[in-house]
Amino acid sequence: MPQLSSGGGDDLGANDEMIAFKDEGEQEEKIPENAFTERDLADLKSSLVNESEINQSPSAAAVRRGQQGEQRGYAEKHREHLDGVSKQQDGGMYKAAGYPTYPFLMLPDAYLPNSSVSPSSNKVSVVQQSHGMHPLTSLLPYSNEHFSPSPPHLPLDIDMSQKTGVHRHQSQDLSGYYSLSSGGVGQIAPSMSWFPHSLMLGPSGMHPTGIPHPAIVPPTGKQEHEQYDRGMKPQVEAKREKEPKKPVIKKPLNAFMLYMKEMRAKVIAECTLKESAAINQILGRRWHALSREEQAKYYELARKERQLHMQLYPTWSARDNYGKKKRRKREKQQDSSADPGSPKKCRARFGLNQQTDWCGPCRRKKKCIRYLQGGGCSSPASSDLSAIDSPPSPSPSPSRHRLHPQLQRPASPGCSPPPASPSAHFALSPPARAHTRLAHGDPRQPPTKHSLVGLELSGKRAFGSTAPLSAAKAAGLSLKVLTET
DNA sequence: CTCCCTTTGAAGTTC
DNA sequence: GAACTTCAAAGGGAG
Repeated sequence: MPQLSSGGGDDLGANDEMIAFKDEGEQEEKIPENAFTERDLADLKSSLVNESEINQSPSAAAVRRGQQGEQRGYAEKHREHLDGVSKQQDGGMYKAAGYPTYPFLMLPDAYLPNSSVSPSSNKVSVVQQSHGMHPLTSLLPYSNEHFSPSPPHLPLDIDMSQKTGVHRHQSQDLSGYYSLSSGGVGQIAPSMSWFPHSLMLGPSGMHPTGIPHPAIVPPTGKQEHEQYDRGMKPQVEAKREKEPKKPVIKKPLNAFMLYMKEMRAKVIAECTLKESAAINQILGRRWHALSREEQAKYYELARKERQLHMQLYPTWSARDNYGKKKRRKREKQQDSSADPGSPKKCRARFGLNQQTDWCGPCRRKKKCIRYLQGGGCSSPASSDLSAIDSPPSPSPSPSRHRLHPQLQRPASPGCSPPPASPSAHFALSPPARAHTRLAHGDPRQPPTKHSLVGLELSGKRAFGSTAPLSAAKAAGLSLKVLTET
């Protein structure tokens, strides 16, 4: 993919995601089985890229460019490229024939310029319903119902160039957009949560286009949102009224986030868990257990989200939200920089099954004091868990490579309460979570030089990236059974 | 009230 | 261009 390699590949990460890598022995056996799907994905990737390249359009890029500072050399170029890409989408990237096998990938023309407003149901919903749905079937919006392979009348609802008129059909369109449909009105997916809130936000949550977007939230995000809700402090309101609101525009959700939103409720229902951390672990495993096609849906969704986001907020940059969090990760890193290669936390070091060895703060989910103290948790258990918890070779990126509890025990897509017993072979080493966008932005690419030799098996990457099968095998094999039971 | 935890992915920054 | 950092959602837990 020219584009990916050329640097435009950032977006459309979905493409990369689909790259099958062969760092796992299982790949070989897997490939035949997934040959078709992989090929499809490959096609998809190439198609996406090609289309992106082919359909160049200047306008949006220009807008964003114009508004972006000059300081952003690289970023800007990058963005230009993206803008171009997003613009090009009009060219029909998602129209019909493009992905016969991926009807769900059809871009809601709603996002496309030059489209006419249509309440039709053919809109892509960025958000899906999730109740009681299997992950595979959860994407109602992506069902043929919503993504008819070749919609005769493409719902070109959002015409960025016709912003003024959009709001007229706001709710209706949005409901279509974000797919309230297909299942019935009563079913609003968790992922829809942002939608209502966007509506409630009123002007502040309203994009200039008149289109409420989940990404828009009151100034400081969650906390402010809360404040806003209960708020209603006169002063605040007054202030808000007077001052031009500067709604915080959230980052567009990535594929996994979309998946989480959709599946969270389901997992909660199934597992009766409430702690998000635990739920997210499960979701993470499930994510890896998803088939490529399934993941592709989410990647595509995410891509559209990003595109839409870019169109709605041409000047927005992820950097805009930097510093919103109270505590900088960097600080953490510095704190934990003492022993870069080793697990930073007791929980990582000892695993959840040996919480008795944890320091107090770790038990309370707080910062590990051992680590802070520079002790590095040399633990009694370290010897036996070393294979499990501590990467044989220090992970290149300490921060993100903290041992995932998930890896401490066999990954099981199903619900199982927080990890209980580590399975050595899984815990081997968290592959350095190739968090970097490996060269071409493919996080799932086989770890190249950073890949930890022989550790891939444990790598989440390994699971996820290679397809469901591999995921099932890698993660699941051992676990699948566990979970299933 | 605020931060932490936990997940993956995207995007930004740093070197 | 690799490595690293930050943020996105979510909500219970803890200080």
